[in-house]
Amino acid sequence: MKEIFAGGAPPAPAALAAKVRTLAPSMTRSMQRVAEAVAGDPAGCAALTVTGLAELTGTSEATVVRTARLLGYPGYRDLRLALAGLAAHQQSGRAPAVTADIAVDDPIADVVAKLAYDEQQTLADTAAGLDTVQLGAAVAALAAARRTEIYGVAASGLVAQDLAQKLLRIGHVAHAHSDPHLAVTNAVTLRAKDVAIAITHSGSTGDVIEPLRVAFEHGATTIAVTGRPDGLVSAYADHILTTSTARESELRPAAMSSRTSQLLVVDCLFVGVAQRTYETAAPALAASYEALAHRHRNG
Amino acid sequence: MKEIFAGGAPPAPAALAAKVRTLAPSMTRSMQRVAEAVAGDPAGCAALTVTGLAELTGTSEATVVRTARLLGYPGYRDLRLALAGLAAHQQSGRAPAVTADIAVDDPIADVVAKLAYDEQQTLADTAAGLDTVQLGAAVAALAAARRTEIYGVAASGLVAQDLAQKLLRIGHVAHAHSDPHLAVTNAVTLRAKDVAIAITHSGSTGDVIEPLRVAFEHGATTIAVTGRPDGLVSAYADHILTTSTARESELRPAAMSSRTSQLLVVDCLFVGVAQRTYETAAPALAASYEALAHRHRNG
DNA sequence: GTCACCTCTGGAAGGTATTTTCAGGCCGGG
DNA sequence: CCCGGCCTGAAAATACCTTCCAGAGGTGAC
Repeated sequence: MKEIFAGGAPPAPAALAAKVRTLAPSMTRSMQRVAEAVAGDPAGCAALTVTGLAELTGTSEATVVRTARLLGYPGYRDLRLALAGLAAHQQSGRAPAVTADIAVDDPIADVVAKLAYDEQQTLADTAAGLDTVQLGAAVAALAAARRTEIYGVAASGLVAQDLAQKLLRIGHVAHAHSDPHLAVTNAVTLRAKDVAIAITHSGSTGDVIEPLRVAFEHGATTIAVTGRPDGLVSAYADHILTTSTARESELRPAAMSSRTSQLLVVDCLFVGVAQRTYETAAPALAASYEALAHRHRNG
Repeated sequence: MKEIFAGGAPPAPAALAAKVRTLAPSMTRSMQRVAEAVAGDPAGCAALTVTGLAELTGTSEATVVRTARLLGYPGYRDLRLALAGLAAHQQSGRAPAVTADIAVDDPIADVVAKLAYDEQQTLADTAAGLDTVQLGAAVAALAAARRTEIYGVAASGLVAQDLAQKLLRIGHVAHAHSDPHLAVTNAVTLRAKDVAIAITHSGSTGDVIEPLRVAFEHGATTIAVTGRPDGLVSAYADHILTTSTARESELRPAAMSSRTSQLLVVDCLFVGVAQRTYETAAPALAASYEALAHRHRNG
């Protein structure tokens, strides 16, 4: 019995097609049919059992196993695993054109992929563009603050609320305002040692700038979270945190990516404050979980 | 030779780690050990037989098979194939860069990097784990809806508001409710052709389940956006959209990544509806920009 | 505290897939 | 025409996967 060893190489990576071509001359006719099928449709063959592949190629199980051996695998089982890997690999190769804008007739799966990709991109941009010195200063101010007021309207208003919710959970006195009148009324009461945060993508939202200006003039420490650091809001901000500005399109309003960006900044502020006030933050967070437990029903 | 083709959803793509995290809470201890091993070292596990994996995890073959089933595969054999594919996949896209948890003494720059990475991961997991058929059905229901009511409390409440805001901007009648009493009162008024959406990470938030149940019983089409598709909320949902569940830590509450995940899902719903109602959505969106222009000051 | 019930779990039986064995057939050479 | 070697596939043997079942462990009710 002659054993043909296909080189001392380990099983085989993704270069299966090449290996098939190299070894084809040393194969018998039946084995060539099997090898051909395998190289031609890895994904399809990975779904077949040894019997199935034998039938497909008009050969026998024994031949399939022999072919697998010749290709360098211990048996068909391992060839099949490699085939599955190869299939996954070359599927990942054909990357969908996620860079394109979302079109009206895009299938829903593409919409998901494109949105996810864009938001990931926004996060990366934001992280890269965030000034850690400014962020550190903002965190320090927040951690030392007696109370914190956060101003934002529309989409930014939700970000403001998000931050307020989280700060409250670690025992930090914070409140979000969406009503411009109440916001100004509130800003008047601020003093030194208080912090005011304005969140506005455009940097020119009057309803948010106004309360920040008032807070600034009353001596509070002011922070602006904005996509336009050159905007009007910056005039009244001690610390400016820049969010990224992604391109928008008809079907994807700017609010979408600015929100993602703002939330990351706000999360950073939160975690930074939690770090600095860990002694009180950790128990407060635990207590808030505890307090809400009974509001969840167990099935 | 028996070939069994399951008519339902396709087994599962490369979103295995996400699926493990999503389903982990509904798993038994032994199954969790298996799932953990599988998610932690796909390549290694792909090389093991049922018996091998059972020994490695200190469980039995039966448990391994049960876990494979729970993850959506017909049996261990298919899980193993998927694992091989996943291994090949993540080898090509090298650098898994497992981020450490955020520590109390992490410098602020690390906090930014880790948070950004985690949220990106959450987005990828969510996109991979989202059932596009369910999503499509939900979009269709929304697009045809007379009006839409969205229920969510705390962090999920903000997501609910975000969706409502956006739908309103394209001329879709939508409203978000955070007050449980008002939500139930509101749900009572729903009929067929109306849509109710419940957003809850835990899937067991009574204050949100209750209005959805009422809406469901009054004949409205109901949608659940939840991280626990096996939760109580699903009992009253016509369509279930699963958000991803990321590990949380002391300094990084679950609310953070669940929010990111929920927002992506909600964005997909929005864009889907905008596509389907493009004729009215596009002008409405343009008009909303127009209407807000004067609220921005030019410097 | 005890009991009943339900769920989880692993051992072992049962089935399927893979591997090995082996005998028959094809083909070229004598 | 006969012989010998090699290829080939059927079937046995084995390994692997799946299913079934009974015991263990925990939980809630009384």
